[in-house]
Amino acid sequence: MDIHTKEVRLTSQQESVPIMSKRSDSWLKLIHVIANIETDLGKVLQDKHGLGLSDYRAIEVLSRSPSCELRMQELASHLRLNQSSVSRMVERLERSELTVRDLCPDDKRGVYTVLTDKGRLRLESAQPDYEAALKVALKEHGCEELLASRFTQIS
Amino acid sequence: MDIHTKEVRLTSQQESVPIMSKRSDSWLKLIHVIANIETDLGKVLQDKHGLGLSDYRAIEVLSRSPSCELRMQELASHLRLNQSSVSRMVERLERSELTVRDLCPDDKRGVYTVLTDKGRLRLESAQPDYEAALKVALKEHGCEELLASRFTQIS
DNA sequence: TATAGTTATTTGTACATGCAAATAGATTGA
DNA sequence: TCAATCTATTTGCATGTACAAATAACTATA
Repeated sequence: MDIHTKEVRLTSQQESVPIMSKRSDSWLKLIHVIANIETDLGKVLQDKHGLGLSDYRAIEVLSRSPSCELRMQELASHLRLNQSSVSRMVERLERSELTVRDLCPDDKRGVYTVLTDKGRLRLESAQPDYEAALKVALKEHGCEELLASRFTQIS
Repeated sequence: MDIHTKEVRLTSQQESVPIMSKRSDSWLKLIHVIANIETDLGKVLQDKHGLGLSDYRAIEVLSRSPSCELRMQELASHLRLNQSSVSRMVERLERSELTVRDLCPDDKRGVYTVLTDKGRLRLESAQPDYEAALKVALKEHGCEELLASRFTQIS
């Protein structure tokens, strides 16, 4: 029998016939611990480095890209964000002088977002704290095994 | 040696000294697949039932509560939402007539959010679709093993 | 090469959420 | 009992994001 499809029925209550699969229940718990961890990470970045979580991840991705630059669309897919969200995020990054926009020579529609020196320095300062906070948060929320399964991934 | 602390160094690139732990990398992938699944669930609920994800989860939690009611604070902690967010969410639910507010007799500050018949019907109609969509999405994104580890949880 | 269709980015708008302050009611201690 | 403190909820405000439309530029085809 597939335990995953078994339903929870709380017979001890009179009212309501609450039916919720174990799957939904586990899912809800999962997204809550994940949200808690993301909140922890966000706080660390904001408090210690004045960076939002997406902003941090953007400059992190840029730093690992050839020439430290990426087109808006590429950035969007790396961060799993809407194009318009990225457009506004890059606006923020540019205001903070962590990146600059550069026109794409062979496609005049295209825009490169390029990491600046200031951006690189900010990343280098934030990264250790981010990594440490992630490690701690995963442990505190008992989530180490979550990543374990994904370490075995091919890609 | 602890594989989790090993770092990825892309020596094939000239510029940038990209350092990112496997942990961070896995974490980013994890939150992306989870966001994808949440988006899938949200679309199903919105398209088929005119419900937001949080709204759905609110009435689901209410339906499993004694007398189908919960105080704002309790609802907030069940949904892992800010009190003010819940206040505004309940406002939405009430506009849709899925819940009603009821004053708490023994604490005049307190407010109960109570599921209405309409709310219960909406939930009963949405729940199968939600459960099915979750099952499909988990499979499509190759995430079944994610919940597997959490099924063994005590609480 | 001109036109139609496609792609990249930005902009207008809406919305869910969080933080902090305001408000109202409960609780505690002198 | 009254004053100070604490708790529950709501409200003002800011922000990050998504969707859809607008704009600009590229591509393909007739």
